[in-house]
Amino acid sequence: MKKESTNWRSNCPINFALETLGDKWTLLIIRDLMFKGKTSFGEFLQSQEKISTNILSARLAKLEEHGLIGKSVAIDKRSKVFYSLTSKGKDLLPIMLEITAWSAKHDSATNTPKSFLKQFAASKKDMIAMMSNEQ
Amino acid sequence: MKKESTNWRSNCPINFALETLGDKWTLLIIRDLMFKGKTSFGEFLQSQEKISTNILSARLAKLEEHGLIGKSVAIDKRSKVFYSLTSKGKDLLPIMLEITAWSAKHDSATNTPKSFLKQFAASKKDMIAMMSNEQ
DNA sequence: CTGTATCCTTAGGGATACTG
DNA sequence: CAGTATCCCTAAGGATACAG
Repeated sequence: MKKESTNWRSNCPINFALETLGDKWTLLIIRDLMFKGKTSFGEFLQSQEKISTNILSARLAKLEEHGLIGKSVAIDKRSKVFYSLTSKGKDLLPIMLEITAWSAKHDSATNTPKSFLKQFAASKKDMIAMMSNEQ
Repeated sequence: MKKESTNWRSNCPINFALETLGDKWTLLIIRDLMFKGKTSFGEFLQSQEKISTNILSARLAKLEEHGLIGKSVAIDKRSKVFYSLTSKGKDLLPIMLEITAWSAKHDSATNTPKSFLKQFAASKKDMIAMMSNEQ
């Protein structure tokens, strides 16, 4: 409803991303959708970091408002709601992979499979090919 | 002094990065250091987003504590302090570039040069080569 | 110029009860 | 199951004065 596009602190692309993703919870929801196969409110609640229902609710609403996720209701199963990444949300994949690689390199406690780093270069090549195609 | 390493909410690499970078200001300081050539307290203060002195002070301390930036004092010039990225901080470059690319793609108001996206694929290739070398 | 200190306000977040 | 609604507390943040 209210759509003043100039609520931002600046036009910097880093700041733009921060306005949407710059908090302690949003990226964890993206992670759950992107890598953990989670799609429902209840599944998000069960993640290790223990988000509370009101915060989760607010983050999901904001993500939907920003067009990163979509919402759908299954009519067959009783009132089951499914969340999914939009293409805009899926476009966060390279960011998520880079973050994972950075953390794996600099945090010994991080439980990232060794195989990830090996496969990462290959993944990057795929991403480049993908981006080159749509350009 | 206090170094309990288990203050984290989880061992997830995404969460690890969030613990350090997951707020509205930290990445902007990284940006200023990485892309804007800023090195001093006063220069950070002048950025568009208008961080206040106490917050900037706290973020710089946290970044130094986490080993992302270093601090040095010039003895010739009177009490001028210079901040710089450590190698751990510089390793954030791929993340910063991906964030910039994502924002440029999804935010029309973002003032990212068109040339950036063209050069981005080339940059990615350089990064891959770099990472392959150290593996 | 580089911060600290202080005051005050707001936003974020935990816990939990409750509703369609 | 998927949220809303409350209560309450703490952290984050803005403004600004001031100190080394």
